[in-house]
Amino acid sequence: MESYKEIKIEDHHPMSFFDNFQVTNHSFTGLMSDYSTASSLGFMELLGVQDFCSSSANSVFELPKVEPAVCISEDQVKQVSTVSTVAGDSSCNLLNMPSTPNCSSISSEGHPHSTDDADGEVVEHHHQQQQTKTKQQLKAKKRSEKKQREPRFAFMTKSEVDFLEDGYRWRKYGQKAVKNSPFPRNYYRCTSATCNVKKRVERCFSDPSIVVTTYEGKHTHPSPMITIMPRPSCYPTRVLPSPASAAFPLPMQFNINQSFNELTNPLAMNNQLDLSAFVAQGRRFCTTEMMGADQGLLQDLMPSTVLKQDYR
DNA sequence: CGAATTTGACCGGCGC
DNA sequence: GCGCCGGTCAAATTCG
Repeated sequence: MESYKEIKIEDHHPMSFFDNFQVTNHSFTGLMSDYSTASSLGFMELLGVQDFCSSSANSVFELPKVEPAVCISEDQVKQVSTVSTVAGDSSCNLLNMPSTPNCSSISSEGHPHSTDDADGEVVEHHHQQQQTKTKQQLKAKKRSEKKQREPRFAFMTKSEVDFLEDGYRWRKYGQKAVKNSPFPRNYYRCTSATCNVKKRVERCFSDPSIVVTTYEGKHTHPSPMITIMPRPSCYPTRVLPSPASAAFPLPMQFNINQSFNELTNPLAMNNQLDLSAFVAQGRRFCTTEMMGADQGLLQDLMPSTVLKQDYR
């Protein structure tokens, strides 16, 4: 069992997480809410976001009230989940799924051509052989594929909304009850046929106000939002340069990928996502109700001067 | 009526 | 080998 001290979501003190910031090939960690402090400038520089900040700092803070609490690697998410599990209330029941009988899918796959009994047996036998053969091939294929897993990025977001809009369209393909947690985990896939990006959304058990979103893979296409959103001239026109970055829904993600994605992804230069899209989406979340509820957190995250300007 | 979601079954990995 | 668990599939259902 590892130590979890470094992840404390409810602490929004400027340096509590930032000290542990790191960027690796597949993960990055850090308290993104820190980006307004002087010390975080280095962090932003590291992420290549300097231009963005200097050109339109205010617009950054007009972004979603769905607060970007923490941006961490998946390992750390697991750690947090484990913490939740350990610290969790034992009286909390798991979801009790009724176990209903299920019809057999294998036997119901009838063979319309097998009319003659004898011939039918042969055909059936042949068919079964082929089935097992293809199944084995599939298994082998899966095994070989399994090695190369797409890099994952996880976000912990303070939000009352489970599913955070990020400009892309997602189709839900699964839901699982999380062990020792009352909150299920939802699995989404990008609806674009050629795109293989997946998204996993679950609520943190220890703090239900926090949503953990994990992205896997890179978008092979621009965000659909780009085509429908107008582009205010005051916002930077090119903030999320890569498909991978476009997978991420949160404001601080404007920066992340210029540092290590644009260089590695040939599609990066063609893939643009406007900040305007995020602003527009952010306003959807920015209800008066939420503004009141999140004000405390917001104050922790931003200097008061910024707050005065933006949230009215 | 097609698209999206729901949900139980299934499968593979992993620890014991 | 067995059981648990995470992830995915796919039929059924719901939604727009």
